[in-house]
Amino acid sequence: MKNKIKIERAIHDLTQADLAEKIGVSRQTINAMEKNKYVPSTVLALKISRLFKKPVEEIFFLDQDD
Amino acid sequence: MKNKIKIERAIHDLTQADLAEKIGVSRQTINAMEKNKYVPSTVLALKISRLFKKPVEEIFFLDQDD
DNA sequence: ACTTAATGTAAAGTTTATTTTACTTTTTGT
DNA sequence: ACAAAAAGTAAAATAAACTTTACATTAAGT
Repeated sequence: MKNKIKIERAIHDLTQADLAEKIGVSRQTINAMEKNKYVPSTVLALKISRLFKKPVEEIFFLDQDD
Repeated sequence: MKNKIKIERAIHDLTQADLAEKIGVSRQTINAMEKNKYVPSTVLALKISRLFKKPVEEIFFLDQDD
């Protein structure tokens, strides 16, 4: 899976730490998500897409491995 | 988090086992998801919503605990 | 160039998702 | 009523998410 969190963060001018705090996870979790180190839970995907006011599918994408 | 997997399954006339096979998880995982025993990964949410041709947000919902 | 903020990374630990096996209960069809 | 299919459940095991701490690297501002 891939995602556009970094881009959305730039659009909204948020640091990783800002975003982490807003959705209630650690900064490293945001960093690891952006770097595709692991797949976030659906709760996180919903929170992030709600914050960025975009559908989940516009931020998170399945790829070949999935 | 809550979800409408059971309803979507009924609409598409799929058993838990059918759905499990289609998205590549065990039947118990589907059952547990329907029973809100745990939160699925975003990959599963995307696969399920793709299969049911509906946005993730129409199948999975944040609630108070989230 | 210097300082600070932001990002990247990593290891160890905890929690939670998911699997496997297996059994019970409920639903459905005849 | 009976048989078969589907759903519910549970325990043990494994994999993966997420946290915490801590440090290194990069970017940005003065």
